[in-house]
Amino acid sequence: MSEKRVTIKDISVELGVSLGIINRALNNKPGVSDELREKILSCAERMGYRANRVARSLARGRISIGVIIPEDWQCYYSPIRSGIEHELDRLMDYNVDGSFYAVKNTLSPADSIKAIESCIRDGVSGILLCDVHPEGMGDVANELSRLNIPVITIGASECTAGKFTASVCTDSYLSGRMAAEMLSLSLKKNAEVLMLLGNKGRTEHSEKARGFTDGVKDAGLRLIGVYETQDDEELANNIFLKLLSEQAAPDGIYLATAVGDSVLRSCRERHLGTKVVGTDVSDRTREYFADGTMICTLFQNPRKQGQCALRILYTLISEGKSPAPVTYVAPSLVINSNLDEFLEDSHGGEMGSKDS
Amino acid sequence: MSEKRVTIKDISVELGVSLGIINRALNNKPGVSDELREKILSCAERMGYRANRVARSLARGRISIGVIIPEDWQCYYSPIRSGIEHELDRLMDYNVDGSFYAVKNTLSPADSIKAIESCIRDGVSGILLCDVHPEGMGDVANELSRLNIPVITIGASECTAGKFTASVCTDSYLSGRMAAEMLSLSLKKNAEVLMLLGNKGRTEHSEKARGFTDGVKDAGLRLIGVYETQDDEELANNIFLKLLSEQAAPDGIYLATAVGDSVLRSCRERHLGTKVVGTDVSDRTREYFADGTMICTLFQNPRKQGQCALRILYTLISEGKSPAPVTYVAPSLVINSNLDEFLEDSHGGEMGSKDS
DNA sequence: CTGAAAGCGCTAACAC
DNA sequence: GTGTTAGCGCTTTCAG
Repeated sequence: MSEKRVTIKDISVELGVSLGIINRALNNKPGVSDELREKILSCAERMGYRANRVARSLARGRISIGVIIPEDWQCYYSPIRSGIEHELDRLMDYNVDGSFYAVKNTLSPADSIKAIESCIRDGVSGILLCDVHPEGMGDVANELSRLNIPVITIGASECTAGKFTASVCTDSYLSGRMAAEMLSLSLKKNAEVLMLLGNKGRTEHSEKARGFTDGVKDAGLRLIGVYETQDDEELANNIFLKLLSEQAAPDGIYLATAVGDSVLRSCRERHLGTKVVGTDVSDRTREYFADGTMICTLFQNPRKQGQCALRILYTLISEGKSPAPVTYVAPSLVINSNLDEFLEDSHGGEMGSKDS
Repeated sequence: MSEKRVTIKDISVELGVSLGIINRALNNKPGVSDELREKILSCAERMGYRANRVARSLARGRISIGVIIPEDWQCYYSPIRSGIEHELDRLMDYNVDGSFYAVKNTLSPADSIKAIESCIRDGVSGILLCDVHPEGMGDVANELSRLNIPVITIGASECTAGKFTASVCTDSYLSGRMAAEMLSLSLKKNAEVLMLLGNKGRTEHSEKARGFTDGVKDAGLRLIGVYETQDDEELANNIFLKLLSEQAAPDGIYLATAVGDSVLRSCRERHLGTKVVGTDVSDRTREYFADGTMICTLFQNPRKQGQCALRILYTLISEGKSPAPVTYVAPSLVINSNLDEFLEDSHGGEMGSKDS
C-alpha cells in the first residue's frame, strides 16, 4: 500500500526511452513506431502504471464546457443547474471552465440550435444539453459529431437515440413501479388506483406509466385509468373533478405530473381519503404529508442528474472513456420523516448523504 | 466564466513579492511580517484568488492515512471498507495512500490501542477508526491529539464525545422515525407494534428506539415493547417466540437488530401477517419482500459512511478545514422495487445513483 | 520517428 | 523576513 506509485519516468528509465514517446504511446497518439508502442504498453502494464489524472489536468490545456439550459421552468431546471455548477466548481481545479447558454423555449428547437452553434463558435470541448425537444436537431447533431464534440443530454433519453453521445435521466419505469408498490402498502387488495401524467408522448412519462401498470398488476391493485394532464394545472384538476363526478373516488393516485397541487388540494378539501404518491418535492410537499393526503413522493434527484452528466462528460473528454448510452439516476423514496434531506437537495447541499 | 483563474503568480506580479512569501502568507506559516501578510491576504481576496488543490497535492509531500477496521463481522465492515478503498483509490492521484490495520476484537480496546500505536509509529497523518468501543481509550486519544493526528470514527458517535476529532454515522433517530412512519402506512390506527434492537447501551440503538417511540406516538400506533437481542440470532427468536406465546402477534415489528433472520422466518412460517421493517439489506432481503413479510428496510449506507469519513479526514488534513463533530449519513428507504440499487451498493458500485 | 526542454500552480528547501 | 530554486507527473512544442 505504501510503495511509491509508478510514473512515466519510471517507465522511461526502465526502457531507456524519453518521456515524450511514452506519453504518445500511452495516449494512442501518432508518432510512435508500432514496435516501441507495444513495448511501452506492455511495460506499463507490467509495472502497474496508472496515469495521474491530477498531474495531467495541470499540464494539459483548458477544457471548456458549454451548458445549454432553458430559462423558463425555474423550479425544475434550477436544481439541475445547481448540480452542474457544483461539479463545475470542483472541476475548476482540473482546469475546466463552463459557460451557460440560456435558451428560452424548450419546445422549439430553433433556440437550442442557435445555442449549440454559439458553443461551437466558442470552441467548447463538450456540451451539456438540458431537456431539449429532439425534433429538427439532426443537422446540428451531425455537425457536432463531425467536429467530435460530445453532447450529454439531461432528462430526455429520447434525444439520444443515436443523435447525441449519451444521456442522463431518471429511471422512469422504476419510479412507476415504486409508486405502485407504495400504494399497495397502504391499500387493500383490489383497491382502485389511477395515474395522472404529463404527456404520453414523452418517453419518460410513458415509461412511468408502463412501470406503474406493471407494478399495479403485480401488487393486485386495479388500475382504473391513466390520464394526461399536459402539465397544465387547471386541466389536471378538471380531469380529476370530472372523474369524481362520474364514479367513486379512487383509493390511490399516482400523481406523475409536475402540476399536481390542485389535485392534491381537491383530495384534501373533499376528504376523499385517497392516498397520493407524488413526484419530486416542493416547499408545499410537507403540508400534504402532514395531513396524510400524500404518503410518499419519488424524488428525481435533478441536482444529481446535473452533477452526474457533467462528470460523465468530463471523464469522456479527459480520458476518452465512453459512457453508457443512458445513465439512470435512481429516484429516491421520500416520506414525511426524511423530507428535509431532499428539500435541501433541491437547492444546495452536498454529500454526507449523497456522493461522490 | 472564461477568465483565466488567478494564481499566486498573479498576486506575485501585482504586489512585486516572491512566490515563497505568498505561499507562507496564504497558508498561515511563520516567516512573514504581519504587514506583508495582511497586504497579501487582502490582495488575494480582492483578486478572487482560490488555491488550486490539484497543483498543491502534486507539490506537497505524501499524505498517509491509517485505517483501523475489525476483521470479524465481515458482512458489516466490508462495505465500509469498500467505501474507504474506493475513496482511497480516487485520492491516489492526490498523493494519498492508506494502510489498513486489522483488529480482531471490537469490544476490547486493547487491540485498537495497539493498532493506533502502530499508526503513530508509521507516521500517518490521520486515522480512520471503525466502530471501536470507547472505553479505555483516553490515554491514546490524548497522545493522538498531542501529536495533532486527527481521528475520524465511523459508525460510533459515542466515541467522539470530546475524545476524537469527529465522527460519521447514520442518523439513527431518523431511522426510527422512518420505521414508524412506514409501519403506519400499512397498519390501521392503534395497531400494535414492537421493536427489537441490539443493545440499548449503544447510542445508535437507543437513538433508534427514541426515534421509533416518537414516530409511533405521532402516527397513532401503540408500542407494546422494545426488546434487546444483544445481536444474538437465537436470543432474538426466543424473545419473539416467548412473546407470541403470551399475547397476540403484533401487527408490526421494527427489526433494528442485525440478526433478524430467525424472527422473519418465524413470521413467515406462522403466517402471522405481521409487517416488518428491517435494517440494512442482505442477499436474503429479497425473499422477505417477495412474500410481503417485510415492507421495507432502512439502509444505513455503510459504503457511503466509509467514503464520507475519508473525504472528511482528507479535507481536514489537506486544507485544515475542521469537520462538524458528527456527520450524519441519512438512511435510505428501500422497498422491493428499488432493492437492486442498494444490493450493489453493499459491495461495489458508484455514483449514477449516489455521489459525490 | 524520437528526444529535449519548458511549463501547468504550488510547495519546500535553501540561500541571502 | 524575503527571494530563489528545484521539483511533483504530465503534456506539448520544437528540434533533431
